[in-house]
Amino acid sequence: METLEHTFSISEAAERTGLTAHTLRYYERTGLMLTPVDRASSTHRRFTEQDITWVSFLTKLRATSMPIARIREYVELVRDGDESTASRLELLLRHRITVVAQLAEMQRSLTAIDVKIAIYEEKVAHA
Amino acid sequence: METLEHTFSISEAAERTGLTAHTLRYYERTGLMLTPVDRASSTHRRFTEQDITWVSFLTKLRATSMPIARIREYVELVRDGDESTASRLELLLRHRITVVAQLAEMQRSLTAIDVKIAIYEEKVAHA
DNA sequence: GTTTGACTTCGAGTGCGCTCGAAGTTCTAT
DNA sequence: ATAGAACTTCGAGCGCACTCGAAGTCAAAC
Repeated sequence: METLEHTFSISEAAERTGLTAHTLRYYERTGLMLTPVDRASSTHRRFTEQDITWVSFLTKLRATSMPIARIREYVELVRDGDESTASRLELLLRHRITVVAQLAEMQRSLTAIDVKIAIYEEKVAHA
Repeated sequence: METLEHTFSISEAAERTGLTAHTLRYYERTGLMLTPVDRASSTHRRFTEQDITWVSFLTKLRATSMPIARIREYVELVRDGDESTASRLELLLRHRITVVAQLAEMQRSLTAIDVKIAIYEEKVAHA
């Protein structure tokens, strides 16, 4: 049995993912999609729900500063199927460490900024 | 009364701030120092404790993705002295909002990545 | 006083991730 | 059938924040 699928034009996909159509084409051409996006009865792209879900996950990787090249490696592992599960896990665990570090650094920086803010607030209050 | 000050060469300053000498020169030339760095009895820079402290704060702003141009605005306000306190406070408060948003987005992204990790761990465990 | 290594300025180059524009094609609505 | 909007590919361009190299100057150690 086949799921009845709604597909999306590139502009609809852009809207749903928060990326631009330009960026979606760039991601495809730079090898970040699991498979080339379907071209239904025309040259125009049709994004499936799975495509959208995938791109959404890509944006999580990007939002945590994973470089495009690393994402490409990850994509290639996914294409390899089940045999690459352990490698994918390792890649994501490694990445996780950097994300936690980024969060910690940003949190520390925020604290330093908050100290300045408190000083300025004090000054302004006594002006 | 004057504080007896230890000063630092550019390579010492680099070591202390975690930046490269190249970057320190770049920051100075692009207008991010409060005043030009002293050149003691030569053309060579001598960084004071205050310089180091200042650069350290700059790195907090950079670590939270404040663009160089915005930092420059902030620096100019600091140079204006006390009359700019309110403006500086406002600038930092605005920035704070973006930092909190960044933290939230990164945290959400991490959660999504953790979901994948959990799936892979499950798979690997049952292999 | 000479060597060695750190420093100087300057402008150009790099890497990343988009971002854009041109020129042409296809879909949708009338 | 046709107008207009949305899409296509392609390669070039951009913005940001460094990063580097060349060519020369200076200083600390011997």
